[in-house]
Amino acid sequence: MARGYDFARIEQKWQQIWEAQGAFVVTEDPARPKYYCLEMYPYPSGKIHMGHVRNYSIGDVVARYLGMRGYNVLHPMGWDAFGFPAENAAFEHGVHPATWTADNIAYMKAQLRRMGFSYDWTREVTCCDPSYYRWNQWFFLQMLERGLAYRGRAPVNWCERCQSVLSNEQAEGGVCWRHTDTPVVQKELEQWFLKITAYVEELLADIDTLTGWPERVRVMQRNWIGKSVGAEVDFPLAEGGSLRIFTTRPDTLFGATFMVLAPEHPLALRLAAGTGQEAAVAAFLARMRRADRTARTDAATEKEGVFTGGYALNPMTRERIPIWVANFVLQEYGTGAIMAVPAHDQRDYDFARKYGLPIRVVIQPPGEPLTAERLESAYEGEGRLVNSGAFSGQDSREGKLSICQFLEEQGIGKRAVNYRIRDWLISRQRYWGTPIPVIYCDACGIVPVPERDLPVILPPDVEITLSGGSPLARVEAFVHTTCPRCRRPARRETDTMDTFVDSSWYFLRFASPRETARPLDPEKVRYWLPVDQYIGGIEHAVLHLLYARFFTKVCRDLGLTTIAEPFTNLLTQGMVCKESYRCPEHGYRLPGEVDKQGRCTACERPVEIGRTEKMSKSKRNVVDPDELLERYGADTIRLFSLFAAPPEKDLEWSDEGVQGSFRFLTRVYRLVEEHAAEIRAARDLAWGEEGQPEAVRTLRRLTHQTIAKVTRDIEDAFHFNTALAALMELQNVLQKCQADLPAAAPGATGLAPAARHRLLAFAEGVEVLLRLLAPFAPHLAEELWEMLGHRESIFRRPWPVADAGLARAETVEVVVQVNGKVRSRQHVPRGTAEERLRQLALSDPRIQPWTAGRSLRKVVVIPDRLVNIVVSS
RNA sequence: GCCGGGGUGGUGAAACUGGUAGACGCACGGGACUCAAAAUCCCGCGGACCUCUGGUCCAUGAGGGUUCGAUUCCCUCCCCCGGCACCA
Repeated sequence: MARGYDFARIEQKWQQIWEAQGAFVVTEDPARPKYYCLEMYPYPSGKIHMGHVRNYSIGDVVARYLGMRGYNVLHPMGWDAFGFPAENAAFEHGVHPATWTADNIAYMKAQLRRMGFSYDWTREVTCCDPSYYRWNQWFFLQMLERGLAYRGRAPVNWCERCQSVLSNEQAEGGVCWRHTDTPVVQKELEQWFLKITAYVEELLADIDTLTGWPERVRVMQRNWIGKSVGAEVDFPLAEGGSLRIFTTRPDTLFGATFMVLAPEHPLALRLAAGTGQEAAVAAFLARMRRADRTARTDAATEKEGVFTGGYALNPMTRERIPIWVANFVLQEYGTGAIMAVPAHDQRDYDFARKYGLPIRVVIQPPGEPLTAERLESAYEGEGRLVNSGAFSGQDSREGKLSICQFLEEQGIGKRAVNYRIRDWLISRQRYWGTPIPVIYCDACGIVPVPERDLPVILPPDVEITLSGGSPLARVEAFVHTTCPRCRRPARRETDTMDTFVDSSWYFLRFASPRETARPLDPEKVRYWLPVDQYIGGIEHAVLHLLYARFFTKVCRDLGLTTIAEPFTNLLTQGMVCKESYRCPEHGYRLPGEVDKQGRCTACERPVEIGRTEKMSKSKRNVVDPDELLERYGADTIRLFSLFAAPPEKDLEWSDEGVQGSFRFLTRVYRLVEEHAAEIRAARDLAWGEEGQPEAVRTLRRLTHQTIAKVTRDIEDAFHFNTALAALMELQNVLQKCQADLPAAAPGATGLAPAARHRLLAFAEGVEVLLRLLAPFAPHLAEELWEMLGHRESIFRRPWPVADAGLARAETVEVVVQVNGKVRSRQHVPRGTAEERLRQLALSDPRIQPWTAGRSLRKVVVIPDRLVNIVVSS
C-alpha cells in the first residue's frame, strides 16, 4: 500500500527511531522537575493481555504528556519473574522455570515494544536475576538483625494444590488466592515472618496523608489493619487465678453477665474438670476441631456453645458469672476470651437468648428507658451509664475513660489496642523464589548467611514435583554447607521467599537498577522518589501496596531513603470486560463459534449471552492483543482502550468500537496526507494585519478551546475519554474546512488575505491536533509531523498552550427561560450587561405568549448564560 | 450489618463552582458513489403528541424537599458493583 494509513510500517519505523535515539533513556537532571510514572510490572505469564494493554496505555499517556510539559520523566518497566506458574510449567512441560520465564519475558517485551510504550529499557529489572534477588536476601538479613524478621511456630494457611503456605492475604475468604476452588486448611509449622506489625501504627496513620489515593483503597487498607481500641481486663476465677479478656467497650463492664472462651483456649477443658461438665465440653471441643474452620468462623453460622462448669467474678460487681466455650470466639484475636454483655452486643445477646443467660442493661440511650425484659436486640450505641455503681450517670464515652483509669489504679486491667493484621509470613515451600539466606547449625543454631556470601544462588538442577514440600530440600549440594561461625557441617534453609517481597521495593530499584554495592543509590533515590503516579489494578489494593509501604518505611529506618511513603498518587484502573457466550451443550463458546442468530455453531442451540465480566480464559471472552496489533496497529488499540471509558471504571470491550478508533486515526492520516503540501507552504506565511474572516476566527477558537479542554481533562483526573472526544470534534471540523482551502498548492505569495488566513488557520488546527494526539497515538503523530516537514520529534515540541483571547467566544447563546423552561435563545456579544439582557429577554417576541396576561415576579440574569423570567401562573 | 462507588437513550458514555440533559463514539435507518460489494462521504437518530420550515408535553432508579432553576444539594427508600465482617 503506497498511500493510506500503513500503520504496520509507520509503527515499526518510529519504534526503531525511538530505540536508536534512546528517546526514553533518562538520567538525573537537577535543572528540570522530575516525574516518576510507574505502572505495576507484569508477571511474565507468557503473553500480555488486554488488562496490561490498558494499564500501560494509561501510563504511557501520562509519561509522554508530562515529557511534553517539560518534566524529566522516569518511566521504567521490569518483570515480576519469580512465582508458581514457572514451576507448574516445569512440571507439565519439563522446561526449566528459568528458561520458561526468560522465554516469556522475551516474547512479552517484544509485545510491549510493538505497543510503542515509552519505557527506559536500560533500567529493566528482572526479579529472578541474582543481581536483584541478592538484595531481597540483604533486606532479610538487615531485618533479621533488627528483630524485624523472626522465626516462629504458627498455625499457617496451607493450600493442598500449591503444597505451600499462604499469607493471610493470599488465603482471603478461606480459599487459595490462586486456586479459588481449593479450601485453605490449617497447619502448624516453623516459618519465617516479617514484623509488619512493628510499623502498624505508622502504616495506619499515614493512610491519612495519601490524599492522591482513591478513597476505597485507603478504606481497604484501614479495614485490613483493623485497629480496635479498648482495654484488657483480668476477671478473677472462682477457683483462683484469673482470665484475661479484651474489650472495646470497657464502659459496659458492669453488664458482663457471663464469659466465653474460644474452643482452642487453654482453660476451656481445665475449667470443666470435676464440674460434671467435663464430658460435654470435651465432646464440644472435639466437634469444633473437626469442623471446617472457615465455616465455623463464618458470621452466618449459628452460634453455639457449652457451659464449662467454671465461674469467674465480674471485677466490678463481684457477681459470680458462668464461663462458656463457644464457636464464635476466635483464639487468634485479642486474648481468645471475651466478657459477654448481652444488653449491648448483638452476638452476646443472641447467645444469651438461646441459652437463657441473664441480660443487664447498663447503657441508657436518650428517650424511652430500656429494660432487659423488653429488649429485642442489643443496644450498641452510646448513652448514659446505669446500674454501674459509682460510674452511673456518666456518658458512655466518659465512662470508657474513667473505668479504664479505675482498672489501672486497681491493677486489674489496662488500656489496650488490638489489630486484625498479622505479621507477614514469607516462607514458601517452593523452588522458584529467593532463597532465604539462613543456615541451621547444630552447634550455633540459626546463623544468618554473612553479607559477603550473598547472593545465595538458587541451584539450577532441581526436580520439580509440585508436592512433598520444598524442592530445594532435595538438592543435596544446596542443603549441605558449613556453618559460617564454627565451620562445622550445617544445613541451609530450603524455603524461599514470598514473591511479594520482590515487588515491595522494585520501584526503588528503578532509580539505580545497576547498583552493585547496595540495593539502591540513596542520591538517585532522593532525586526520583517518591513515585509521582502509580497505576495498576485494584486487586493489589491491600497485598502489594501495604507491603510496599512497609518496605519503604524500613528503608527509611535503614538510612537508605528519606521518604515515608512510596506512591504519591495512585490510579486503580478498572478491569477490561467482555460478554461471554455459553452453550447449554458445549459450555463457553468463542465469538466465532456463535452464528448471527446467536446459536452455537456445533449444535445450533441458542447460546446464553453472559453479562460482561473480566476477560478470562475460562469464560473464553479474551481478546488477544497480538491479533488486534496485526489488524489495526498499536495506536488504534491504545486509543480505544483510552476512549471507551474513564480509566478508573471497568471497560467493556467492543470490536466495533475498536473499528471506530481505527476510522478516526485513518481520517486524521488522510486529512494530513492530502494537505501536507499546503500546510508546509503555510509555514512561510504570516497572519498580517488584515482582519480575519468569521470562519477563520471560529476555527481558531475551536483549536484553542481544544487545547484548553484536552489539557484540563488530562490534568484534572486523566479523563482521556473526553480529551479524545474533543480531538475527534476538532478533526470533524477540520475535515469540513478542507473544502474552503485555496485550490492549488499555493506559493508563499499571491494568496488573497482571506485565503491566506483560511490556510493558516487550517494549518494551525492540524498541527495542534497532532500535538495533542501525540501522547495517545504516538506513532501516527510522529509520522504525520514528519510529513509536515518537521525535522525534530513531535515529543520535543512543548505541549501547546491555548491563547485565551482566541479561545474566547465573541458571541454567546443566552437561553431565555420562563419559569425555568427554555422558551427562546438569543445570540448576543459576550459580556452583554445584565440590564441589556433583561430587556432583550422581556422584549423577545417568542416569550410574549408565555408572559402575556401574567404578572412579572422576578427576572434572574446570569450573564453569558441565561435569563429566567418568573411570572405568576 | 458496616464502609466505598454507582444507577442517565438501543449501547459505551458526556454535562465547568446548581444554569440549554445526552458531547464524542458504537449500533441502527436513509441517501450518494459503485455493475455489485467493501471502503468512503452526506443526512437522521431519547419517548409521546400536535394545527409538523415549527411547536407542546414527558424523561437522568423511586418518592419527597430546598431553589427562579436540580443529573448536580438535602431527606427517605429501592437496586447494582466492590471491600470488610461472629475481630469482642
